[in-house]
Amino acid sequence: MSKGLPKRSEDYSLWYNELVKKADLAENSAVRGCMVIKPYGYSIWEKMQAELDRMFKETGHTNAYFPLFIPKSYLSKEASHVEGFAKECAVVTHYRLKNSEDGKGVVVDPEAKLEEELIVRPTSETVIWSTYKNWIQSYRDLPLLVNQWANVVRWEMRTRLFLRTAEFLWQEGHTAHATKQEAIDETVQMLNVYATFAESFMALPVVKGVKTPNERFAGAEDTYCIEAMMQDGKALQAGTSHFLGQNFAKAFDVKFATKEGGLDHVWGTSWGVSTRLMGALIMAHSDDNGLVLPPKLAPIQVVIVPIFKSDEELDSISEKAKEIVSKLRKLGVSVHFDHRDTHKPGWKFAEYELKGVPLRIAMGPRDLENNTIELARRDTLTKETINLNEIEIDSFIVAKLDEIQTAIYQKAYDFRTTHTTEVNSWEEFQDVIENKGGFVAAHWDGSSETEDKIKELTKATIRCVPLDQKEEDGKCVLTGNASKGRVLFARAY
RNA sequence: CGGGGUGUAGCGUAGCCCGGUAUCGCGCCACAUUUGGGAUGUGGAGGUCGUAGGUUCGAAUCCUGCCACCCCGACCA
Repeated sequence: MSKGLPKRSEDYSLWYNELVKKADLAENSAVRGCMVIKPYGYSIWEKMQAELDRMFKETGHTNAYFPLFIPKSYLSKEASHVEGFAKECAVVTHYRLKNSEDGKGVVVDPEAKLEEELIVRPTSETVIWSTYKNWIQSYRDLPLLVNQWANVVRWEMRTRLFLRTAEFLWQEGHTAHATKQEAIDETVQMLNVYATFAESFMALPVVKGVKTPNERFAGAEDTYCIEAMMQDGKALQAGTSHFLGQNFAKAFDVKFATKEGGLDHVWGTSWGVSTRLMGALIMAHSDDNGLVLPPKLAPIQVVIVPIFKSDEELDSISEKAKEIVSKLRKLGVSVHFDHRDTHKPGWKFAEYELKGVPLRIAMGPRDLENNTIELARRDTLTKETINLNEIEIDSFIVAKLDEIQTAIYQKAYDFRTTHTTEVNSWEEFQDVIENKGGFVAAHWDGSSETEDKIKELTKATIRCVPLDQKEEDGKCVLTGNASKGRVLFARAY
């Protein structure tokens, strides 16, 4: 572990890459574009999973698992779907290797060519809808509310740890409904689940919105999204929820007998969040000293670092530290007592800051004497001395963790507020996108051509049409054509 | 996939132009002194120089292919 992180202000991109590696979250693997998620990084992901999974179950969903491989023919059943994903699919063509002729390894056995090639899933709509066909006959089988936790592969040209990798972990919910309205309600409900999760667990404020047709999921009627803002002013799509209409039901012939005795295609939704959330979490809060984790997702919420010279000193500190540990554990706080004598206190301080541990307790001889501890906050980098005679340490810590959770959210919220700019002219638009960054709320005439042109000229895309968009007559920032409301533009990850 | 760059010990690097088996720092191991913000000293271990070929008496160094990573484009969760 070498010391020092690149400065966030000097090279944001380098700062991010180094932070991910130095904080032991993930590293590049031997396979191009793929990453190894290390134990510390994975435990954050597990915390995300646990909460999301709880929320999915609470809204009536159950987990299942569908195969990694999809017959090639399935993909082409929904026209826009195949168009959207064809360019980034990994394909399995053979099922056997054999020793090479020169004896130096193995080669693909040309005899073992698959009858039908298999696609490694880039998403599972097709294999799932082909299965749903058999599961759904009657309105009594609906709604069907299924989620799966899985890995998917999209063969990306340029990859970055967590933000875009060839293989990533995610969950994908796939539901089927009897009515259009019910499916739309489901789509919106899951968008709200994502938004709630992002805001109350990741401490990440998000804008809920709808994607323009250009940015829509391949095969969806409507794509809803949550958009977050990173500290460099770039936007990041943190989750999507799709109203699929009857597109996949038609493509895979999924019909049900209605209550009234008719026969109709079912209405579908799909929704997902991925390990990309890890990227969002890192980029939204962290600083030049390392990660800043919201307490609700921190694998270690409190670390206790003893300061000692002799074994006797460590023993007496340990006694006290262990009392605190057990009190905190009773309240469900995850606490780690780092009594290693192989590293010095200063080293540990820096290490746990790098890893984003929200609270650090230091206890030394001086503290023993006075019955105090030193409490340091990761988010503000402030320290205070707590007198244990006066303060209930366990409830104090719990309240402090709560305070940190709120403070981190508020900081990100304020950043987003100051980096959301309403603009009314093209000059202003270009200036803000180029120099200030962040979200730009501007009028748009609703055409794909204009959207493309703006992207070409400024690299900014329409992140979403916010769900809470105000009706307001205005003129498109580029063309001057009529517009009914502002949409959010930004450069994005 | 196009344009540019990089690859040398676990990590970061010097050496490459001008060919002669590799420099320094961090980390690691041992010992001593240290311990309230990444300790210091002394000694020590650790190398297919990304990889496969080629040129050469001899290649980290020159040539070719391949692989990976980074930056900029096109594409994207």
